[in-house]
Amino acid sequence: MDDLLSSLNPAQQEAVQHYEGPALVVAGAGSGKTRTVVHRIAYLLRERRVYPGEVLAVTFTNKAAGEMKERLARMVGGSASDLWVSTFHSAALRILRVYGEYVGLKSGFVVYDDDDQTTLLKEILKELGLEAKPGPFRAMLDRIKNQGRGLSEFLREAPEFIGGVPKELAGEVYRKYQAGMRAQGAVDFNDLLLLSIQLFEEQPGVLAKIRQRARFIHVDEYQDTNPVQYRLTRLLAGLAEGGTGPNLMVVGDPDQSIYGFRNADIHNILDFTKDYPGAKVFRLEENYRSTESILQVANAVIEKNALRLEKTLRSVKAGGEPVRLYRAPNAREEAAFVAREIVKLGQYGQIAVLYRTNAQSRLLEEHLRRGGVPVRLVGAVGFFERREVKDLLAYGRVAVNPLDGINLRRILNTPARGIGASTVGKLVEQAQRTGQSLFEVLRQAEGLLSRPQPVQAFVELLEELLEAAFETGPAEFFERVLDATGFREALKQETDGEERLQNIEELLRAARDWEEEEGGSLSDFLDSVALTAKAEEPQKGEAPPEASVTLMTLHNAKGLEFPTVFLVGLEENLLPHRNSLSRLEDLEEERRLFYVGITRAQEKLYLSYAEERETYGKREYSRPSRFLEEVPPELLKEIGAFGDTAVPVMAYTRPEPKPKPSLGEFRGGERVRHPRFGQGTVVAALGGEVTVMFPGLGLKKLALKFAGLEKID
DNA sequence: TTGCCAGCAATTTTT
DNA sequence: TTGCTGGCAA
Repeated sequence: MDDLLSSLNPAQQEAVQHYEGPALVVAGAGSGKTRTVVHRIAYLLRERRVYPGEVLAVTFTNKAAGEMKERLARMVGGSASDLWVSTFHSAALRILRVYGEYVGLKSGFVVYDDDDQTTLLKEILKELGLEAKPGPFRAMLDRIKNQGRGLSEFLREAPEFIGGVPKELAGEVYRKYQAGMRAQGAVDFNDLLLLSIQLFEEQPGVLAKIRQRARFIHVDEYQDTNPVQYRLTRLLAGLAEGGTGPNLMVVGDPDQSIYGFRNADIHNILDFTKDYPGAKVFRLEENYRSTESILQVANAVIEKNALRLEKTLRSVKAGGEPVRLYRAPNAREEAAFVAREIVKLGQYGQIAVLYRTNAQSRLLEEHLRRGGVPVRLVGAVGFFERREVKDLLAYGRVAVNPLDGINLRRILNTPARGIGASTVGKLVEQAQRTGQSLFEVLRQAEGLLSRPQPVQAFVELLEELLEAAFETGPAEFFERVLDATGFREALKQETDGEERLQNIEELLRAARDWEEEEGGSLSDFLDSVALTAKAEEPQKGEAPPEASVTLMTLHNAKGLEFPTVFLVGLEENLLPHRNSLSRLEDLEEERRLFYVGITRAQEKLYLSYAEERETYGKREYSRPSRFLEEVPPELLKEIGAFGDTAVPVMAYTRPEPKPKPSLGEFRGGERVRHPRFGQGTVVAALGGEVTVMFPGLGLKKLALKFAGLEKID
């Protein structure tokens, strides 16, 4: 069974063999973090005779959870299905679906996403006669709930005005929000965690039961936990028993903590050894991802931070091409440069362009498309967030939980059925006055409206759907909604009707797929959608994603890697962002963001900045990012506008002839260098594969994508 | 009830 | 610059 260890480096091996008690794995970027956790779990099962039903692994994203499950299945086979691998939020939801009544939840409760949350907030602001925008109040909600403190505690330290409203009144908004959520049988993402904590604190019996399913706990990306997740983890881990502390292994990298603005607290990981005395610390510092040149830049940048645990990434891939720096006269030229360079490189699927703010994507996309480069924009509007998809889903939410007033309002006149704003107003007002649910009021429309027919017809429709919700799976249910409401026909009338229709069909397909793979009720489907919202983005485009250049924010890039990375807009006020300049903690988070961007690159890294950029239609002059000055100049190679030649930067306008052959053009007879095997001669190149003769090693078939081959003359 | 236009604000956003 | 909201006219 030592195949569990033989493929690992010494530090990884030690972490994998850790048995009982708390442990912190400080896992640098590209150091084989997931691999280590997966092997550790396998090791527990095989060598320590731990039951799969006693292992919990928590991640932040569904993607990470999915990946871990998959790798575990490959590693330990069938018993993987007994392991509990999930996100914080789905774990909490699963618990609350079973024990929710202990904390006052009704059985059909729904999970509200950001959008629903904002709608409810707006409604409350209106009800209180406030003109304010919901934004600041959303932030207030998040702060109160993410920190897991009460309202009064928050108010004590809050500024006098929130969103232009005295803080006492803002507090009233919060109270109304909470009451509104409960009355509608709704919870938000934060509630999932907060109510789980409440459940555990009030019901020791339940906690004890859950703990049996979680005797060995792993928390991934621990640097991104907020105070609520911290407390939940602590509760699950329990107190030290008889010498050995809790069997809690947290994994993360303080240098990649970039969600402070979401109330993630880097101190959770920094202080782990104080919180859990006797914790063992394992450091994974060997980086398998990036070349030495790239890591040198990364290390130089991050060591300027004070809030960190000492750590230096060592590269396994020695050498590598120098990191290139390009200075553009303006943002347009920067985008043009990126596009030109990418066209030269080819292999679009291996390239990512990363930026600080979404607004930067536009110019880049424009120039790339103009150059005939297919583009994949990550993190635009998520599929489940499209209006028409949300509309259809709202029918499901209401059918499962008729108390859900927000979603009921959403579908009341969607598609239009003659229930206009004034009618809706009357109905909602009546509901507020009498304290009845909106659904209840709809049923009594006759006495309230002069022309109740449309509402009555709608109520009838709803009642049918309520029944359908019990009888059918999600796919069939949505079909019925579409048929009964004339949804498709209504969409066809709209401007983007065709596209929206396609999205509807996509939802049906997703529902059918889900029934096949997971199976379950409409309610289960809605749960899974609520917790996945952003993840799935069916790509229907000209080119498949693997042939497209990826464009995304630095935040979205965390956890990913690409052979070639362009990091653009490295300017003061952009990275670091203007709003993060005043506090040192914020500035360090910006630096980490830069660091995360750098460490995404495997082989080639381009940095760029523009001396002039239009912001909101106004021209602004910018200075290069202070982070660039932190990089020793000898680690960077400044390049001119036409690419990779040592042209003085000032000469960016001078046409530069000599195009460099792009990666991927290998021919027989050519001399190449491989990061591990050294020098060799190309024997054959076919598709994405090259066969190379290495003296002393023989013939090697290499995937171009991963090999990191370099031509030498 | 719908549709259009002026006015305004504008990081990042795993769940 | 864009994209959304609220107010008002048809």
